[in-house]
Amino acid sequence: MRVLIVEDDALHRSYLHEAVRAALPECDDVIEADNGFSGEVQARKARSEHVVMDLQMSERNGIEAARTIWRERPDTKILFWSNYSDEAYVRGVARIVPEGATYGYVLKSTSDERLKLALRSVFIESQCVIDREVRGIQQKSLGNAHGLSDAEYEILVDVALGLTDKAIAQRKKLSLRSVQNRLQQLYEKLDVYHPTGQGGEGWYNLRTRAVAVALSRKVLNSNALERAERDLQEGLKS
Amino acid sequence: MRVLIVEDDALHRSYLHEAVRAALPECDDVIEADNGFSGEVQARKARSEHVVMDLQMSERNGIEAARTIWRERPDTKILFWSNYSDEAYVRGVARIVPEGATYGYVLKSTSDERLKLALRSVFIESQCVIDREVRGIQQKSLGNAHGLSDAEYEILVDVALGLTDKAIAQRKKLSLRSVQNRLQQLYEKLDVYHPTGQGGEGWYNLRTRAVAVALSRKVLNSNALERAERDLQEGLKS
DNA sequence: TTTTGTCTTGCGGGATCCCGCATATTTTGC
DNA sequence: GCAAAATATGCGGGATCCCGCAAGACAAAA
Repeated sequence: MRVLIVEDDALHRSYLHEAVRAALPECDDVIEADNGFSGEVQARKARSEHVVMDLQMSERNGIEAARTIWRERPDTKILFWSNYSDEAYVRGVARIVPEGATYGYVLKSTSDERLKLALRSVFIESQCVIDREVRGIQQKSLGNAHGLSDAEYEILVDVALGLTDKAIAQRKKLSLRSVQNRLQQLYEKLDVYHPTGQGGEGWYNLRTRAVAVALSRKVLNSNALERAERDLQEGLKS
Repeated sequence: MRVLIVEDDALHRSYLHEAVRAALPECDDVIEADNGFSGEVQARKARSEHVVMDLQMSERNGIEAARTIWRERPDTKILFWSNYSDEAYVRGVARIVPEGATYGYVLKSTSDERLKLALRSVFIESQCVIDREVRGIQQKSLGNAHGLSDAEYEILVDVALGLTDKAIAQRKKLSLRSVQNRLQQLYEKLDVYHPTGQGGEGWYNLRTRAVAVALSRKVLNSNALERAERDLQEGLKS
């Protein structure tokens, strides 16, 4: 049994290495990669079926790496290992998990025990393990109230990329007006309407304010934007 | 001699602790805080004159903490210790350093040696130490070309917060037209004008696109936005 | 079938944004 | 001290954005 660790922080990498050795005595080979790209290469070369993946790496982030790994071998078991539980990450991961794949999502702040448990559960038992806190985010984002629907989220991303209504309409194959409707929903859900009781109307440019709020609520993060940007440039070429 | 470590990642914290003990034998007391708030409290309580500070903590980020520490005791020596060298961080630090204060800025990826050297240089020799790479960013941002001037940067922040031209004009005590002029400069420097040779005009909403580009270039980051947002809310109350 | 609800699209208009052009005002270099 | 350059301001207009109103499409509930 072989395990691939993809993590750009040296300290965390060695800690993980340690944890893997301790939790999985049946594992006889641990390989490492310090960024998303080499992670993909290593996974391909070694045909790894077990991967521990950091999200948020500077070179190429974990979600993109995981996406290509899963595209090549959808039965790969991946344990995501992240600092934060931003809604953007949770959404990003959920979006790329293949049908029936087993994966886990644990935070770096969890105890040794939990990490080791997660390692065994995911890699040996083929069981999905999602950290309590992460689950919480998942619930909240889906759970109505202020949670964004997928449609709204997509619009949000396009807006955050800096596209005009017209451009979005074209990309999403909608009328201009529909796009604007979705924008209004978005504005309401994000509470963009003069939340600062103070002052008066017209203080905020709703469009940009929505992005700011989404960022501060961690519904979006720069990581997600990078991915979206790449997808956009990709799509423009065709 | 006492050293305060402010760092929210347990692994890095203990690594730092270790490094401090090794590099500074004359240091007889190391105290720790795992977020910006308790960092401020500890600093006040222990009257620390030597602080190692992580930027980018979830609770309250390092720049805010450093700002209040320096406000209370401007002669405190602070060594910043960060994962990345985003222009936003570099600018943020430069903005709050008091006249004649000694500080350092090293990346987490630097070697043991360099870290220890930096610790001694800053705390013992009272010498400023800025990582090579960080210097690079500093140069680039100041060195005209595509670098933003302070005025432009401020406008950028306000835009990113979601303010309207009118609101910005008021805050900055400028005419509406002047604000729009600065925006145009900003758009040019950020290359917002259909950088995607493809397609045609009118694909981008310049205002939002500028924010997206600034984020992807790390001229801005969510951390800087958080700070700005707080300042904004502060200013609105008065 | 009718009703109710959600979603899409069109029209219209007021506010805002982007920006060219022209005129002050300030800063800079010599 | 003066010319040159940068910056600030005003005016005007075309494009875009935000959104109320209303009509059609489609699906689930009654």
